[in-house]
Amino acid sequence: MKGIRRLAQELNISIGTVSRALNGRADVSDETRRRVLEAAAQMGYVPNQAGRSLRQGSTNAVGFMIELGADINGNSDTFFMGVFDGVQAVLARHHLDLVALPCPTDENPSAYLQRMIGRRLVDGLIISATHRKDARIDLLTKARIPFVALGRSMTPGDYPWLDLDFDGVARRGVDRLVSAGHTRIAAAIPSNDINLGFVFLDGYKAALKRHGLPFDPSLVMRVPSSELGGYQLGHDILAMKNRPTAVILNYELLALGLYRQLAEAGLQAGRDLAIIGFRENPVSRFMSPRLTCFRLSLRDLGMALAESLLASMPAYADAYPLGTVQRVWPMELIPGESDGL
Amino acid sequence: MKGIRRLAQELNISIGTVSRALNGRADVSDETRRRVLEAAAQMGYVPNQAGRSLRQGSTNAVGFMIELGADINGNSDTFFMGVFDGVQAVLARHHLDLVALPCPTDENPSAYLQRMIGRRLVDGLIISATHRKDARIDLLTKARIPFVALGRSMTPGDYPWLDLDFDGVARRGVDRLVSAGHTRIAAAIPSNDINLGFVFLDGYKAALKRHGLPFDPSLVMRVPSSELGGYQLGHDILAMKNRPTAVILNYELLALGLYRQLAEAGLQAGRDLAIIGFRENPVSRFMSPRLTCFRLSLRDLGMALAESLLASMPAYADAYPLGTVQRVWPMELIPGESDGL
DNA sequence: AACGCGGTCGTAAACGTTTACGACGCTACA
DNA sequence: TGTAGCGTCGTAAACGTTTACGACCGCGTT
Repeated sequence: MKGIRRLAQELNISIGTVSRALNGRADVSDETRRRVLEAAAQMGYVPNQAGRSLRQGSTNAVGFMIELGADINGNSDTFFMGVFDGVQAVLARHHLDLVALPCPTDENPSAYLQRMIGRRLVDGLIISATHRKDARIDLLTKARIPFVALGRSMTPGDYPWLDLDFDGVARRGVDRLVSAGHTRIAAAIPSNDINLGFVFLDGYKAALKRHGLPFDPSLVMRVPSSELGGYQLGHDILAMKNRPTAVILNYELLALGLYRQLAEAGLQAGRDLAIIGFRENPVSRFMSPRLTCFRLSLRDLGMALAESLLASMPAYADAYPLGTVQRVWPMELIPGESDGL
Repeated sequence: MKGIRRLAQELNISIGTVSRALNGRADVSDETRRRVLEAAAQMGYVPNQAGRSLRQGSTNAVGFMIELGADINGNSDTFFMGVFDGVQAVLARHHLDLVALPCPTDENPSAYLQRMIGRRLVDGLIISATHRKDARIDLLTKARIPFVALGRSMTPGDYPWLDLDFDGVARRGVDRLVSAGHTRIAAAIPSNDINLGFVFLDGYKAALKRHGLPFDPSLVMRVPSSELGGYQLGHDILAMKNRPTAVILNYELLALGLYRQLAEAGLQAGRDLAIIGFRENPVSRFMSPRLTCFRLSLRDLGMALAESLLASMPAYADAYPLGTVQRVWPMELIPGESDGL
């Protein structure tokens, strides 16, 4: 005898009553519920997830799909650890668990997602690293799986998303540099079709226009989102005949490679090239000179993601009357020395 | 009509035959199998995981438990992304999926693990950040869940584990520094009870003894495993009246904070303090001066982890006749400039 | 002709839950 | 006293698979 049956036998009551007691239903006496909970704790009973999933068609878990391979991410990985923590803080309120689903580098993200959907491993999904056109969004809407995207996209439809304020970051970066007298400001853009690059570029262009500065395509530097990409960025900048005097970045670890490239050339951030980095992180905090960059609370972002997801899950939506959230997440500028201000 | 039943109805055969055809059993004609597979692909049929789990008591998935909170990890997070990729490469051979299980910072790891075990979400587990005495090991052995630990531990029993060569890293670090004439060599040790610290310390002590150098407890610096810990380490070293001339690290991001502390004091790694870092990673590769540290292939490590796990899972053990693996993973020294050699 | 056997397939039970439904006892009220 | 209503509980079906078991057919052998 196993599972709930054993528990019921031990207490001399029916399995139905045990189940109701455990699930907090009303039609069970306080005394019985007390006995059941006590016995369950004492015997270390945990409901078999396969059984409940099969019966009620839900898994009590949500997934967070991440893509392996840093140059695809657009985010370093300390990033996800922080976000996970926030997501779980919200999920815990509903006894939901979080499973991270790492898509292998050699597998197509859509195919991977489809497999996971088929497995019915989770009731809802958070997807990240949204591409300009992202087939996963169509997949999820078609399969009617609740989801929220971390990163907006050009794929049409009114699905929920949260995105970092790439537009605002570019705008404020340009503002700050222009106010310091810079007129030739370069922008680093990811070399793949991740959507954030387009948003960032648009913000950059708009800011230039507002300041009456010309847009020079040669100042848009396409590099992979990685430390190596930053190194390459430095190389490219130094090789230009008409060098920019400043650069704004859109991936948090670019600054690291850029710093090294400058160091090898005997140059220094802030003095020889003004740099405005992207996200403040443990690494950036210990770079020298200190990087000017933008701060956000990963935990809060994670919580917001979870809340948006729950808002689109029928079983939890009433607790989160948010509608389908489409929100730009603000970031706070943290002045450093790398921009020479 | 849903699932396998719909498929069976469509083909005018019984659900039993459909199941057997899909699972590659022998007692089904080639013709029937062809028709089933074709129809399944055409109708986009994917078996319901809850159903199979319930029936056959297994989930066709393995878990990788990670702990959020960088100062607990003992590993930065680029670390796990790389390892995941290797793990999945092996798992894919058996149609097994990998789910990452992030333990929230505010939850006890053992309690979290117990919940996950109870959920029967996975058939096997990889646990990381093994502590000196790790209750999870007892939990898993008692529950008879196949697992492998990334990191050895002092918990008795002959469970499988893989561990980085902290002993060898300490030993070779000391060797190298002694050969350069250093006699006062400090060692950074994590401030929590993660087991790798003890292994590292033992290797450090043994190496000193072999070189006839005295062991000075004041040279054992306890700092959190984080960039900030490295910063604090630098502070502590600079504040000593009888400073060490060299230091060996045991966490990959310590060097970053240490570099910054030195820079603020107008000092430089390699010239004013010899530093031997731990794991080569994208960040270390772009530090200046270049960090002397140790290289390992995360992918290979992940593959070895997966193979050890499969070797301890009855259903797959015959394909991996390894016994219970207990293995130290070698690391290759990559010379840089930070040790002044 | 009787029999055995291998190949192929259908039947039905089982996995561990949840939950609709009905039964039962009790109180309160007409 | 009859009955309505409520609180509590047991019964059994259902979720979608897998698989043991047996049935059936066709063939070859004795």
